[in-house]
Amino acid sequence: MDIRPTNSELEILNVLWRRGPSSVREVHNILDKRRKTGYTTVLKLMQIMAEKGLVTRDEQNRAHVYSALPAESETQRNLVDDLVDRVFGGSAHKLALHALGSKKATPAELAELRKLLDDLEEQV
Amino acid sequence: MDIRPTNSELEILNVLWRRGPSSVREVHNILDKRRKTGYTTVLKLMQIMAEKGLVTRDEQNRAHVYSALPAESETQRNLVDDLVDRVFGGSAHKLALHALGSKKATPAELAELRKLLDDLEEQV
DNA sequence: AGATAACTACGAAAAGTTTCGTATAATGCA
DNA sequence: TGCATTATACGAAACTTTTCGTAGTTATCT
Repeated sequence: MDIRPTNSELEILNVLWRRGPSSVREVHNILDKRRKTGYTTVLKLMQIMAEKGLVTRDEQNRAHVYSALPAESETQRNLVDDLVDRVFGGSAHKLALHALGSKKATPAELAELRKLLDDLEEQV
Repeated sequence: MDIRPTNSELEILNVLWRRGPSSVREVHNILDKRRKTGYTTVLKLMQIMAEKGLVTRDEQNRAHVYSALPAESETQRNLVDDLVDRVFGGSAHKLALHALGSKKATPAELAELRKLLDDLEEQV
């Protein structure tokens, strides 16, 4: 499946990824903190996402519960690939350099990265 | 400045970054190879970009010459930040992990990353 | 029960992006 | 000179994305 959510859809997916299955109200509460937004705006978006198959919806109770499809990593990969192609001329490691340079990582995160580097170098 | 070009604008900026100052005709020739597109479509986009301040325009000669205004690296940073926020919940190192995992890097690139890691760890 | 609050459904406006046709002016060349 | 080519300007259509109001339904509370 080719999953390329819009920006607004991504914001919602992000909440679902982090919180797990959630109602519109719960998602709205979170998004509204960052940026004032109408309840029915979020509702409508989530309805559209359900139509598109970006989320599933449990209609058991009155307040429906939405879940992100189990494709988080795939979606992320698509978006990373897009960015690499469009902005970094296909060079993934340039993106990695940028990502590290822009925000400071914790020692634990650096260690994790170092481990990945070790693995990658061994493979060769 | 807050620079968040649309996809079409990015394609044009990419050409300008690579070629340097160019006429609409030159940009169109390149874009048209990858994906058939009308000349006036590209013209209009570049006119809009000039209005927005994404490019400057030299009107000396009949065929105006456009130059990318935002630095490539600055734009890259903005877009990376966006992606980190919207898709990786603010965790830059997750993006880095993804970028490395998805496409294979050369040993030289891995070495470069390792060097950056060293620097970052020293700073702490 | 009756009022209030919370929910979904849905149409449609508003805003943003992309595409292109037409008008018009400047240039090149037979 | 006159015709074909190559430019820009610009309006507007075609799409996509985002926002929100309104209507109607279900639950909750006094």
